[in-house]
Amino acid sequence: MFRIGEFSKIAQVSGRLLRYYDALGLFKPTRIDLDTGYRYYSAKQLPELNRILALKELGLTLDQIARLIAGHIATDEIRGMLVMKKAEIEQTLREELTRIHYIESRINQIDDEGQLQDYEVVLKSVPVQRLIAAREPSTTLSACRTLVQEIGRFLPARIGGKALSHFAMIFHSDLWDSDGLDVELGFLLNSNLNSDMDMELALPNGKMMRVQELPAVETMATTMHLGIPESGHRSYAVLGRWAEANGYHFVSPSREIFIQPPYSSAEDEMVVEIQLPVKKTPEQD
Amino acid sequence: MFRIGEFSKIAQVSGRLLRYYDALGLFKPTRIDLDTGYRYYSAKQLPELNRILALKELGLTLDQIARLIAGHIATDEIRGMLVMKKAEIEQTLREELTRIHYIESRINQIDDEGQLQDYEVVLKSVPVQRLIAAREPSTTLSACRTLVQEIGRFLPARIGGKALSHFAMIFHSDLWDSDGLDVELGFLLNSNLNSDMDMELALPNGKMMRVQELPAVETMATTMHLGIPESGHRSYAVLGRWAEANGYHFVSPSREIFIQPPYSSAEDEMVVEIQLPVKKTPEQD
DNA sequence: ACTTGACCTTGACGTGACGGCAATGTTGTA
DNA sequence: TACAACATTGCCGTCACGTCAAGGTCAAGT
Repeated sequence: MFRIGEFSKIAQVSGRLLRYYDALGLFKPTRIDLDTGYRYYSAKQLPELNRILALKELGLTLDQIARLIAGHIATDEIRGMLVMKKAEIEQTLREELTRIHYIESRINQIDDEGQLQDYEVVLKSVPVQRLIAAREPSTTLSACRTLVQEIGRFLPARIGGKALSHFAMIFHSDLWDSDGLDVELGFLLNSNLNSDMDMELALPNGKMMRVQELPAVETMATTMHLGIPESGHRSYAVLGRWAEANGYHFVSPSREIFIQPPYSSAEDEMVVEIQLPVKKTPEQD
Repeated sequence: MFRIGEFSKIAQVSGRLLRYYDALGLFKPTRIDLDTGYRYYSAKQLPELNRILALKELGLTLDQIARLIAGHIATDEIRGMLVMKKAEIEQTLREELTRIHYIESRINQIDDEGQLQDYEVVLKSVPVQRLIAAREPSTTLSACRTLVQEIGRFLPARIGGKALSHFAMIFHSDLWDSDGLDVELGFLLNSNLNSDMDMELALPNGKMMRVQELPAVETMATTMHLGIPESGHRSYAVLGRWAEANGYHFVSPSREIFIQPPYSSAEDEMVVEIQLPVKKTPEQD
């Protein structure tokens, strides 16, 4: 019989841990002196403790171990737990690998340029969304800007602000042709309204707006652009550098979500989220 | 200006997180209504929040981020932090790889044999230790057992129990020759005594015990053996199966540490830790 | 018998980054 | 004016312990 101190030295664990496991009912001393409360452990308990520590090492929680020890779990369930644990660890392993890549590119950036930047690029995934928009298969940027004003002022008055979320632009043209843009202009719809699936609506200038579904995108590289629209190219440049450094390439139509649109306040107060769908470039280390 | 709910939706974080960051002073709303306490956020703050989230993604703590944002940290320090983080992640990555191997072998064991076992094998590293022992270059197991009794009873009486730790056997013979064993028998010494470096001491039967240093071992596969010495081979078998399953092989002299020695209680109450130094077998997946 | 120092006890608080809940106050619309 | 939807602060819980703090116990030496 050892007192807790000596036993903890033999087992190479802390006394606190032994008391904690006792309190949890996970591993109890063979005898407790009723007068003093001293815990007395027997050397025969060492394998039991080691089993617990080994299971902990496997990544099981103390709660799982307790139920396992108590024998309330079939071997099939144990195997299930281990398989799950394995999948879990493999997942975090992949995540950590990308974290390392991420960190490496940051370190290189600091080395190259002496400071941090591009922190504004955020990867997100967006769900399916509904959109009411008019498509302009061949237009120019400046024409877009007047249309943004028109639609932005007309639609909320016409439909009521509650149904509408942010103003959005979808860029369908694959390459940038400054007077042959294929864009869609309109509003994202709040998802709580699931009626009027096929609504159409005419703008004052005669253009038709249709309700449609915007597909979900799994990985979207996004950045916030602040200020006048003319400086938008800088944000695109940031996204481009980021994609290059992190091994992504752009794939399908990009979007701009107007968090603070130019028709509701001054143009230099504008806030736009630029969203570029991306995919991992196949690695070639 | 958005209230916390809308802002949290735009930024895709919880309101709770925004309040938490406010409380930490990490990210504050642009305006707080003094009457109601309502927080008002501006869209212009989105890049700032994204920066914070990106840094969090890199694995920095909120505290580090706060100091980084406050600008109290030079770029060199940031690089240092990132390099450290990278090393840290690489470390846990390696650990998780071995965890996966470990789990895989467990899963295979369950498949093979329908139940869990070998949980009693524990990897540990042992430091340098001092030992007072007599070497028997050619002896048998039964001779050893009488010697254990002799030394175990004689030495504590002679030297005083305080200086002595556990009784130990060191097996120098590389292969198992049941009547040509090369073993060392004696006591581990408590490290608090650093005097008598070269003490020698004669046993009643004339054999000499010498104080010496037992080298440290980095990875030791250990298991607890309970009960009579005759069943010791089972514990060795357990260690062997474990080593095979986990890709280790045995290297230098093995040890047995008598936690509950046979001379202080009944032989079937004996508790011995068997320690086999191991190395990773070079992988060949 | 006393002291000393090492050991043990319970209990409470802290960790990191929030999630969840409760009690209460505010806003905007019908 | 009523009501739903929003907001606030504050507190507890997470997970596996580490770290005190205040006090009780034990063995050895004086």
